[in-house]
Amino acid sequence: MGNADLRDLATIEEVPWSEVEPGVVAVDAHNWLYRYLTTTVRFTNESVYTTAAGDEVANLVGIVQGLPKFFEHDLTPVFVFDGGPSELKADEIAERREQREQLEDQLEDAREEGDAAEVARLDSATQRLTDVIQETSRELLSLLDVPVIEAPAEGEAQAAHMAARGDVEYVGTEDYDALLFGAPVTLRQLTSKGNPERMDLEATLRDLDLTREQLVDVAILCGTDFNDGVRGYGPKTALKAVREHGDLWAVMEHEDVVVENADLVRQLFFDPDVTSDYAFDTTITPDVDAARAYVTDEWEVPGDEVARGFERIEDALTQTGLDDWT
DNA sequence: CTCCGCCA
DNA sequence: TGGCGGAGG
Repeated sequence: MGNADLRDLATIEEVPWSEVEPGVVAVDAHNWLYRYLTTTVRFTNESVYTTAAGDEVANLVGIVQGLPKFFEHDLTPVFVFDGGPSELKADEIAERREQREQLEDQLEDAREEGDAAEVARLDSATQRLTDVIQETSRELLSLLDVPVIEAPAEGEAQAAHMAARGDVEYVGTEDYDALLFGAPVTLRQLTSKGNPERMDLEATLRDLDLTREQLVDVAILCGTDFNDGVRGYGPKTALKAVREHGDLWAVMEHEDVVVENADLVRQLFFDPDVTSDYAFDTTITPDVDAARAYVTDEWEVPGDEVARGFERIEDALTQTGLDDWT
């Protein structure tokens, strides 16, 4: 049930860094931070990221340790933060609220059943980053001169929109949704050890011989972050059904299948709340000293873990000269 | 093929 | 989160 099915459908290949650099990457901030939060919290001693006041600022550690990877490979990150639900019509707001409540309920069920994977999935779908995490992340990124964009709603959708317009080369996220949102190229594994993974929309559509509408319909049948899949429909069956009947509506009609809120879910992918009113400067001139002071002094995060990160940031930016191009 | 549970 | 084996359709 869910996103992993898209992995089987998408055309994904591991590529050397040299094939993607240089470039600008719209990073889904929520996804990225959330990932770092969970791994940092898991593998790092609590004392490292908990302040005397009790605030957990693992996000600062994550940012300092995660950013060098971008700079060392001539990738300029643009962090896209989620916005609140806005500019939605009243009935859409109601429907969204309903959907959100459904997600919360599912989350509760998953917790009771001890379904760890499901909890993690729903957790990231429902949980908003705390205010402290949002604010401190923005502040640190700002000190490091990393561009930040505020999405009207879903960060992932906004990032895909920016990529589709050609204002950035890539969307950076571990999720597969960006494909459905129309991002031409998504990069995964940007912060892990090995090579990145490149997920290509056009190649995917060509290889599957589908339109994007049909791809989204297939995904909806399998299940997405916004809807449960139809029982019995995995990637193969869903693909076959959409090929056979043309689109989701025809599948529902001919195969006696129901997708709740099908039109809303489809609309979330094709007409998401995004903006073209943004600007960013890819010339990155960080105030590393100020950033270091912010993390180690103001938030009193102990030095060793982050010191190396800052050194790498300094080295990468002075050696490769990210600011030589725009 | 899908789903589920188990394990790394 | 992802890969794998086994049950069941």
